[in-house]
Amino acid sequence: MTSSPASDKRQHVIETAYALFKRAGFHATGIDRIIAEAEVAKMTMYRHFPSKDELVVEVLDYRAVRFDRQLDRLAQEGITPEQKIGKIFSWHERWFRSPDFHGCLFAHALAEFGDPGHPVFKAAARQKNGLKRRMRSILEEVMPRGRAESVAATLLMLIEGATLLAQMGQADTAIRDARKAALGIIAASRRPQ
Amino acid sequence: MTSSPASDKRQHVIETAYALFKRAGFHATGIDRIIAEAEVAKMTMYRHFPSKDELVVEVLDYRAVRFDRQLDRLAQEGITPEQKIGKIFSWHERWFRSPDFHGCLFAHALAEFGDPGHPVFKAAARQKNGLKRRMRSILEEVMPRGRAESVAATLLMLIEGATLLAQMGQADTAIRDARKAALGIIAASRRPQ
DNA sequence: TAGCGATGAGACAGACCTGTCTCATCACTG
DNA sequence: CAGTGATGAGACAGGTCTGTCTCATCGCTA
Repeated sequence: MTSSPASDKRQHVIETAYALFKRAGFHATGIDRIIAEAEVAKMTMYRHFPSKDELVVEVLDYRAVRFDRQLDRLAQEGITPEQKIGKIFSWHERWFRSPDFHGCLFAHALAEFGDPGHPVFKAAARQKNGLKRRMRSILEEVMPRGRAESVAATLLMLIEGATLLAQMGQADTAIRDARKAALGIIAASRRPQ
Repeated sequence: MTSSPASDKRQHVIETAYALFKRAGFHATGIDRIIAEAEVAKMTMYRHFPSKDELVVEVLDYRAVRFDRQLDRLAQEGITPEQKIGKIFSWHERWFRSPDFHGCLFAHALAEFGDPGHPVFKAAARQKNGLKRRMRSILEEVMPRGRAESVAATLLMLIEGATLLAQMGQADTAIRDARKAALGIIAASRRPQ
């Protein structure tokens, strides 16, 4: 075995599909387009993924893993919860400024696959809840669990709203206002020490 | 002329398309489905709307007008800015609880038509900016313009985030936390009186 | 009554969609 | 060398998509 060529193709399809889904959306991106861009035979794709929906799920999971890994690295840089949350907001700020920012793929998946029972919907919801859980565990260092859950939900709303405003061309003001609000909320909920 | 039957058909198509777009999304809803549900001939539809994209724009504009009218009525009930903003959050709370809540159609439009130059994208962005402008003018009563713009953007982010969380089945906690955060932010920015 | 505009019904074109199938090719391995 | 598994290339089926077209019908009005 050389370097597991099967997985190479598979991963290449996932990454190509990701780029296309991000730019044009899920329903507007056809299988033919994906395999043409990936330079892969149609049967190669269907041998790795049973259906387009399953491919979408795998793309989302792949991105969710990458996202988590980046935030894991970031979390080690901050000391206080304020710093750690600040790093998360800074990460989003850089993301908003990246040249081919097209909004949040997971939010778009929720929009296009509105059925809560659909695997794609579930995959997208998993990522959002994962981010909330991450922030909650950061906040639990300085406030009780229930309060941390509530603040984490608020921070998630600010981030999601900022992402939407960024997609509408208001990235700079959005992330600045969101960060300011976030730090204010954390300060107001911080356990006195 | 009786009651302008032409406009009746036109409006009926818009409302039928709205219900379908809301449930299944824009790209996933075909013209054939719309005319079948509206019990209208295909040519009747195409005589009123030059293309599906134009129909989508008209549906969004129609909903934006309705939304504005409801908030106009609500604005008269509140006295203080806190009350007026509170009414807007309560309106969203009721919306989240409505039986066929499927998330924000405008946000979904931004997701499905990601090109900022597309007429549908612009129509959706208009509605979001309109809500922000409405909240800003409410806030300008008690804080300077620049500050009001910033706070309004933050409130919009909270509302958008709450709508996304509501779509993920967390409507109750989302709107409660968002309202609490909103009132806190307004209090912190209020011009001393 | 005659005419006119709006509509209904549906065929049609041309493109695109997902998913299946066959067959040739190529690389690697026993 | 022979075999095996992954892949490439593309035809194909069956359906759906948008948008155009024709023709019959119906209601109102001059």
